[in-house]
Amino acid sequence: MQRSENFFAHLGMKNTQGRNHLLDVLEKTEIPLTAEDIYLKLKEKSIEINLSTVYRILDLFVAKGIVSKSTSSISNKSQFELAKKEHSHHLVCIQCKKTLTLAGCPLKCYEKKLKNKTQYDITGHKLEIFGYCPDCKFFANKQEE
Amino acid sequence: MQRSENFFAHLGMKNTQGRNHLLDVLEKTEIPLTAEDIYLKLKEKSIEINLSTVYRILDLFVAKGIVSKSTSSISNKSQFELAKKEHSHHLVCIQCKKTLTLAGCPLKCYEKKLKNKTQYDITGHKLEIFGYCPDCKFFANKQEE
DNA sequence: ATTCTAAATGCAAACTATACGCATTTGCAT
DNA sequence: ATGCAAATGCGTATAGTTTGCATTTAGAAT
Repeated sequence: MQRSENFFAHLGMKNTQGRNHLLDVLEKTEIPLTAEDIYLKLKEKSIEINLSTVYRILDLFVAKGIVSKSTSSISNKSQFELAKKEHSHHLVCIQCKKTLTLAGCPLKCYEKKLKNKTQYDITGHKLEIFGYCPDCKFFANKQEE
Repeated sequence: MQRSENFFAHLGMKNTQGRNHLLDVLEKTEIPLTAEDIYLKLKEKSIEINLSTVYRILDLFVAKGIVSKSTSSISNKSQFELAKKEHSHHLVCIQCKKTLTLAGCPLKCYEKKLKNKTQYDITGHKLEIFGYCPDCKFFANKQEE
């Protein structure tokens, strides 16, 4: 995948192979990925890149605002995804980890109200929703008995 | 602080000193605490307990549903708080880390809608809101220039 | 009250995700 | 083409958390 030649230059970053590869992976995924996810996806494509470098590139992308970082409460690992204008949230099955990306954000109005009430300058939020997916929920109910 | 004598027995757990101390701390706090927070609070009161034990007790409390665990995106540490019927969320200043507990949960209705739409059996969610508190926001704006 | 046993704890060490120091390589301006 | 700052690889350090094992403790049985 080839992005505009000066994409990185505009942000004051060198246009390196590693950064291009990472961005490719992040552009193709619908769900947030951990550093290791990305590392392994690249390895599958026979793209060798050091895990340290993956972390460093991700940190840089976050600093430049290209990527947003969050922490999954389930796995306790950091997750990364492209920072889109219209951010989204995820519904995660606590059994099989299947993840659904939800359309829209239920907190838009709430944040405005909160801003007025608290005088905080609200810059963002993190929301994760948990549950059992249709495939797992029948089995999960059985186990509780 | 003395809770009902058979509080732990009812849940099939031994009534140990450590568990009582941990529960005391969790009952007194308004904000979620990390394992180390709890360990240090106890140390201040000259209550010596091993950090491993703190972790083990917290894991047990979570398994028994007494306590809920979450992961702060800011600090990358696990946080624990009593699992109350009426859960709450927190507004955290990304500069000074001052934390406000918010009344009510803005997701009640949303979760019902989601349940119908996705067929997931929704069991919970995690929400953190970030921003600059009144004290930090003036300074934060200055820095961006 | 004393004894006994499974469960809880302390301690040290392992483990996992992530960060870092330093030598080497690469991108890019000259 | 050349040189230099920035990026990367590699090994190692660190922080948070977990685990194995010996010792202690809670509470049941006597």
